[in-house]
Amino acid sequence: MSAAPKHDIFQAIADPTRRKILRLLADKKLPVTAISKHFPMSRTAVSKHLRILLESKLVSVEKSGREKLYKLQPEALLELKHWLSFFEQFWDNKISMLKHFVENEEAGNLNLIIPKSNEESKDS
Amino acid sequence: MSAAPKHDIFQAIADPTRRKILRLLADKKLPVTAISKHFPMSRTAVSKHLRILLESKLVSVEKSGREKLYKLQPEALLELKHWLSFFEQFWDNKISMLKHFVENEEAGNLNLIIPKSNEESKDS
DNA sequence: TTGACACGAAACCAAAAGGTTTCATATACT
DNA sequence: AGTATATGAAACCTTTTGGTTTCGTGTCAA
Repeated sequence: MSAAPKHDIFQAIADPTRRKILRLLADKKLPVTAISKHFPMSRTAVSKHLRILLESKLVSVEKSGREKLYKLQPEALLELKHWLSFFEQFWDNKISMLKHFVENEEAGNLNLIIPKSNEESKDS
Repeated sequence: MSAAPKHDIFQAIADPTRRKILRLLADKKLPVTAISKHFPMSRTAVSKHLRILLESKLVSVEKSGREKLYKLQPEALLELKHWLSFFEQFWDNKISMLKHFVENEEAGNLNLIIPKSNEESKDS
C-alpha cells in the first residue's frame, strides 16, 4: 500500500460539492460539522467528500481536541495548472503565451515591472 | 432546448480517456475512427466520450464527406483557468501572484521585459 | 462517571458512468 | 446498382458515485 492515489485531482474537482468545499477552506481551516452546515446533505456525506479531497492531497487534516480541522492544500492544484498550460499554447492570445513562458521558465531570468497605476484601468 | 450544458467542463475532463482525446485533437482534427485507434475500447465508446466533450464545448465537429472531423476548442478551458486563478492567490509563490495579476488586469498597464537569456537557467 | 458532542466506518440504495453489441443511415467507390 | 466505409442511436449490463441511516469510539465538560 502507499501512494497509489486512487482519486486523481481531476476526479476530485469534478464534483460541485467538493469544489465548494475547497472554496470554503480557502478562508480558513474548518471541522467537518462546520463545513456540512453549508450543504443540504448529511455530515457523513460531506465527510466522504473530504476523504476524497484528502486522497488527492487537496486538503490536509489536523487534529485539535475532539475536532479535526481540514485545511486547503492549494499546491495540489499545480498538477491541474500544468495540464492546462499545455493547452494554453493553442489558444491564440498574447497574454496566454506570456503566461506559458513564465510557467516554463519557473521564476528564472525574468524582469517584471508593474507600473504604479495612477490611471484607472478601463476594462477592454 | 438550448444551452443547458448537462456536462460541465470539470466533469468532462475528469475522465482520462477524454483528456487523452483532447491531447490528440491538439495536433489536428480527427474523425472518430482515427481517434478510437488509440484506445482499447470500441469506436462507439469513444463516440460517447466525444458527445460529452461536445456538450461541454471542448470540441466542435465539422462534417466532411462521410466523416465527421472533431476539433479541439481550447477556449472552453478558460472556465477552468478562471477557477484555478482563484486558488493561485493562496499558493505563496511570486510567479503565481504575477500570473494572477496578469489574469485580472487582462493586458492592462503592464510592462514586461524578457531578457535574452545568455545564461543557462539552473533549476534550483 | 455520566452525558453531550465530533467524528468515521459500515451497510445499504438509487442513479449515473462507462462500457458492450446490434442496428439504421448516410456517403463513397466501382 | 451494389458493396464497403463512417457514424450515431438504442438497448443493455456492470461498476462507481453520491447519498442515506445506524452504530462505535474518542474527547470534553460537569
